Amino acid sequence: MHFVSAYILECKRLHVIVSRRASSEIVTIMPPTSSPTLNDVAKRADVSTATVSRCFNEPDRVVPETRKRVMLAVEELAYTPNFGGRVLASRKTHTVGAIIPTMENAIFARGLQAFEEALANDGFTLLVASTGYNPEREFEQIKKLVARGADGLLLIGWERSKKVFDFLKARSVPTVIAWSTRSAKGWCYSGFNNHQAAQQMAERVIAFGHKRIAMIAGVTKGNDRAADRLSGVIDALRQKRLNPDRLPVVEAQYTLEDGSRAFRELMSRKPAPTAIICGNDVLAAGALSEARRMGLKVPEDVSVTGFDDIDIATVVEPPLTTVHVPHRRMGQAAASILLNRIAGEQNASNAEFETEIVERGSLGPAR
Amino acid sequence: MHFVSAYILECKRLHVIVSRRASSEIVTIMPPTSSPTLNDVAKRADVSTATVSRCFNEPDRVVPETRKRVMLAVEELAYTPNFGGRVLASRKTHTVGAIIPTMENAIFARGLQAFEEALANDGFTLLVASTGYNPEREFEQIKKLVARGADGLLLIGWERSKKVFDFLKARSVPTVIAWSTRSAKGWCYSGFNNHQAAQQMAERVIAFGHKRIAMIAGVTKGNDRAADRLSGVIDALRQKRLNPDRLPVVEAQYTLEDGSRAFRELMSRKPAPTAIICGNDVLAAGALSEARRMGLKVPEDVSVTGFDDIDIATVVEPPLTTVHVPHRRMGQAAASILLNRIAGEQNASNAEFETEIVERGSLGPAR
DNA sequence: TTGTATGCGTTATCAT
DNA sequence: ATGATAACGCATACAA
Repeated sequence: MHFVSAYILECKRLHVIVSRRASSEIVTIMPPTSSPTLNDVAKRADVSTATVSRCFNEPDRVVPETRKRVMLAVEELAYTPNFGGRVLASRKTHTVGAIIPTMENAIFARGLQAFEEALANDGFTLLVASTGYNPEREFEQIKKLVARGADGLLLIGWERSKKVFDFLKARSVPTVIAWSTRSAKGWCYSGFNNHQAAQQMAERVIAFGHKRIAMIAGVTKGNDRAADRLSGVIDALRQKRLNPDRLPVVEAQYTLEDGSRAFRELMSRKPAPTAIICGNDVLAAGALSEARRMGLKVPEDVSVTGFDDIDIATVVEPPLTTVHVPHRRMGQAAASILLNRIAGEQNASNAEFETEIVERGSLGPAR
Repeated sequence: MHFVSAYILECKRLHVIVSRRASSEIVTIMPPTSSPTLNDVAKRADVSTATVSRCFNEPDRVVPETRKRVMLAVEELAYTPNFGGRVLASRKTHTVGAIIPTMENAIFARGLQAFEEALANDGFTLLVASTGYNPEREFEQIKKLVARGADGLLLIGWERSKKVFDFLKARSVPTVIAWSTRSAKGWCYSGFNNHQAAQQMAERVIAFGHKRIAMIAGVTKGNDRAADRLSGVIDALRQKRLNPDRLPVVEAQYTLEDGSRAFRELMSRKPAPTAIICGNDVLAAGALSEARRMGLKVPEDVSVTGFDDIDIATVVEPPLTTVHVPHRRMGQAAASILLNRIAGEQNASNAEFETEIVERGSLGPAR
């Protein structure tokens, strides 16, 4: 992305201000406060720690008058229960963790939002960590969240080192796998069939009369969703008697920039493809903007399709023909499955959602 | 959890497949494992708990041979140090929390990513929580993260209830405020001047000859960034001798949809504005796509400007003329400021970044 | 180099 | 209805 860095350099040179004020001016007059504890509250309210604890956990079991006194002390001291102590004593965190490949694009945002809302409904907190599509880093984040006492985990996709699954199993961490229906015995999922969805999209493209088709896929290594979408396209070609060996494929990372680059590369081939199937909407959007830069009309000169149906799909020009994924329902289902698991449910219950193609205009007939 | 079952029922109706396999088929043969503890590892490796602990915290102080034995036991038991216990004993979490309004759009993504990377460099973990732009919910999330032992916090923007600041101060939680330079004594920030940036953008619009200008602002209540951007525009008008009272303003939430709706509303006025300044790129993108639907050319029929310079700005048609914000550097600076604070630095050090206007074509001369 | 013992803040059990 | 007290898992000062 030399465009970006060149730009940033320019900014830097031009005008950053870093100010530093004298400490005397700003320091809050206050001893290096350590957090107030149950004990502090108890003393101040003139009750036992047990009573204070009850005020938080079983408020009904303490008379209103005492409770009021306690809550006042809580306010005054800005007391917050120490999570560590709490977990240590109760063995429950009411927290689940989600580990996603990236927050840099919106692919996971909507599903995660729904996931969080559903969790919040049941009094659970969601903690999110990201991996940058790095498997090692995923394992680290998993360990971190588990160590932090996550009652359960949401992971994206199925493909990861056996080590990770072994760890999860050994620790019996309730886990739900999202964005994919590939799984194995004992692992729950809430997802959709990436292979099938991509296959359907490819069939649609073929139905439009395209023969010279290319694909901008996500990086397939270690990413079953990307791999399935690719293999789905290949299977469609095969079934329609097109030679899949002649499908040009460029694997691209997850930015618009990557999509643009891949598009340029594919279009430089002779003969150029008449349709480009993209592994996700971000790549497709990048492709579209590159098409514009190259002076190519979509879909007149070349068709482009997306996958995911995130916001960006509706706002590009032309709007993307893409695979709609019911992100919110998938996230909600993931939450209910996970919460059931956490509550001790032993049956593996899964949710598989149908996807469907949304035609918006970026796919047209072959010339 | 009737909520869950109701949901699954609804899914079913709609074409979701929910499978439930017999438990015998899937249950991992395993006692209801409770997590292994230091003690378990110690016994298995035939050392004391202190030694095991040291293997994690001061590996040099234990001979390689013992360490190897210990680590083996750790592997075999899939042991992970219990975070709660650890924090309780050491009073340090090496965790910071970030609380952002929403994950649903990319406005905060890039800055946060940089923030996380910088933290990771110093061995810190980032936990992210979101509020849905709800101030009450922000306070809850703050308390949650603090209770969880966050060593520090990143918050977006300045405007929030005094209660929250009091809490933060009472608990001396190191905090950095991002995306804004409005602050007060003792509070650090890493941000930019929203007012000034918006003012500059408005001046640019005026310089293009526009007189009938309108604005799609973010919701200003409780959101200083949105409010500052609005007041910046107003001040520009005033300075250029245009009557700010005749600036039509629609406040919109944060989705593309909201931007579209607001655009339609503004354009239905007689006479219609010739330029619409948007409070952020998402709203601007929504406006652009609505313009297309209404058959309006941008910038020939109406100019549209954005703010933030997130990815979407480059991919819409026409690409957005917008305010570039150095998100990554802002995130990095936020991290170093916060880490300094956590390390005990008492000086309030701030970072203020300049923004600049990127011309991409959505702003043109007035007709 | 390693082990022993104590305390961190909370919950939960048992008394009162 | 409330209080006293024993865990919970770990780090650490101190002892060996």
